[in-house]
Amino acid sequence: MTDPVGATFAALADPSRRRMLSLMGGSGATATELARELPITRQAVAKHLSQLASAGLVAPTRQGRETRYRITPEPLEDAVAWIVQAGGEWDDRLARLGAYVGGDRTA
Amino acid sequence: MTDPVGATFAALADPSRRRMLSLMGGSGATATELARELPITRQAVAKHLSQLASAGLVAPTRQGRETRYRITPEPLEDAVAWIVQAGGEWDDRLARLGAYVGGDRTA
DNA sequence: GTATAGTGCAACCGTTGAGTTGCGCATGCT
DNA sequence: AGCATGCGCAACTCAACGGTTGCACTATAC
Repeated sequence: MTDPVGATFAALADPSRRRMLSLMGGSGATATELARELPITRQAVAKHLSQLASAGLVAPTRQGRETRYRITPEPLEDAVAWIVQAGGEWDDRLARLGAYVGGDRTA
Repeated sequence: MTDPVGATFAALADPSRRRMLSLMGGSGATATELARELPITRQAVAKHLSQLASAGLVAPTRQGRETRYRITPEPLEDAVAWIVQAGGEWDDRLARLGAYVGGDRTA
């Protein structure tokens, strides 16, 4: 599983997945909960969740017969770090963000 | 072209395109210049450039027989804004970034 | 004028991705 | 025990993506 930043961006590219991330918030959510709020099947949601998990954006926690997914923020920070280091040199606002993130990642 | 944030993330998902963005830096680059540095054909580079342009990440400038592409930072800032507003509530580092970006975008 | 470097289609191929349906397994409730 | 709920796997369709080859067009250089 090389290219973690790419995996993060690919995961964020899909509207359903972004919606899911917004929906699960801090308390997390289950596949069927998300499927209730989205215009797609529970199985489709499950596949999206598995991709989000592969990208490390989300972590499952099984409790009883439920599997609750919660966000893992680290890859998101890495993604921001990449954008900042890629565009920070000639864009002031991004450059200022770089002071807070302080990463040295290159693709 | 609805879903601009999604288009940005999709554009950033490909390693070749990220590499191209890093390579063109502030002064920009042409298709053949980039093709010289990448293990793919010039036509492949051209297709990537056209996708980057569709996502608004890059703007072409024709001068003579050259077409020089330069980065447009606004979509990158929007992408960072989305990440921050999605994950800022329960992650401190992202939350601090939010103070600088200050966007209200939701997907 | 002729050659050449740079660009822009267009067609084609293999792979991946999003979504569906259908079925089976496990957990919890009564 | 029996039923319902939630999850997981597998097969399939359809469209989009990354990459290639081939050809035509334009502008500079000689």
